[in-house]
Amino acid sequence: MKLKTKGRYAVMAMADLAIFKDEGPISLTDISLRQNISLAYLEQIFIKLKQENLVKSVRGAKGGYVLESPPEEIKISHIISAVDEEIKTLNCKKESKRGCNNKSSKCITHNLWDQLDQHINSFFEKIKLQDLVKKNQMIDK
Amino acid sequence: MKLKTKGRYAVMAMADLAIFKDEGPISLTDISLRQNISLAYLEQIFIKLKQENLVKSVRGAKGGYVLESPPEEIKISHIISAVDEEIKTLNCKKESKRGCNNKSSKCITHNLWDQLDQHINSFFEKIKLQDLVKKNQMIDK
DNA sequence: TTTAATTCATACTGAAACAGTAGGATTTCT
DNA sequence: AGAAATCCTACTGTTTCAGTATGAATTAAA
Ligand code: FES
Ligand code: FES
Repeated sequence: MKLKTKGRYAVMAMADLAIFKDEGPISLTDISLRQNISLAYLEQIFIKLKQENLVKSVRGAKGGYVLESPPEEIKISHIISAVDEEIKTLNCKKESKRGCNNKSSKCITHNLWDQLDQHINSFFEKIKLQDLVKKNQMIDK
Repeated sequence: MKLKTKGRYAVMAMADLAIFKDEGPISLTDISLRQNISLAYLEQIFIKLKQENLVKSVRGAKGGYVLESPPEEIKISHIISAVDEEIKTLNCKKESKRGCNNKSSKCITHNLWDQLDQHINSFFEKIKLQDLVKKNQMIDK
């Protein structure tokens, strides 16, 4: 069970944006350098963040990205789901032959994974971007 | 973020073992048929479960596996960690150039993933094999 | 004593997913 | 005009996953 880089980077980048939110649009080049993430990869991530209205873009020179909402209103769950697809602990949905759906009823462990899913999502749900920034405000920069 | 089949199958198989625990050693063939999991794959999984003293094996014909402890004493966390390696949400340990370890200090999101890790583990920690069996005792067989 | 059923052990493999790269087009500030 | 940025999409090497495959060792039963 592991986290993918897209989710990890997205949260990092959003946190970076939150820290520098008073300095106008932040370019991905800046974020790339500060957080040590590939620029081209960040571009892909930000397209998704933009689609979810988490950030606003400013094109052209001196452009960049700005948070759409204040950091205290942005849930981590929103960021993760925007780029990292989803938490997949259940197996039964996709007609897999193995393990599940063998008897057209739910497998022994279905409820367990379902609860796990909720447990993880509730974690991301209750943490806001602001919660990350506070702790790192004085460390970074 | 997704669960791997090894962890999923291991919990399934252990639950199966718990359900039929009064019928002597249960063969992997039985589990394979009941839970619809590849036999050869189950064999690999059970070697690990055995190493962790979660099950005991009986070799030869009429052999099979038996739980080492009563279902109410077996934590899901133990099963998962026995086969599924670990929950990997942190990235900083392994000298990766990208994202973490850029400043020889922890990245902005380190604490978040660390907490997530604990959150997930505590979930597996508090659920016992018996909790799964109860709910499915009458459904299966 | 032979056969069948089982665990044990290890090596191999096809397919998919991941984590990026690459290359260019478009927009806008200076 | 030129530089700095976002935008867009296709491609790709590597690793991981999920299983196969093969054979040996052990033991109950016929
Ligand atoms: S996880 Fe839903 S049926 Fe197995
Ligand atoms: S997760 Fe530990 S430094 Fe980034």
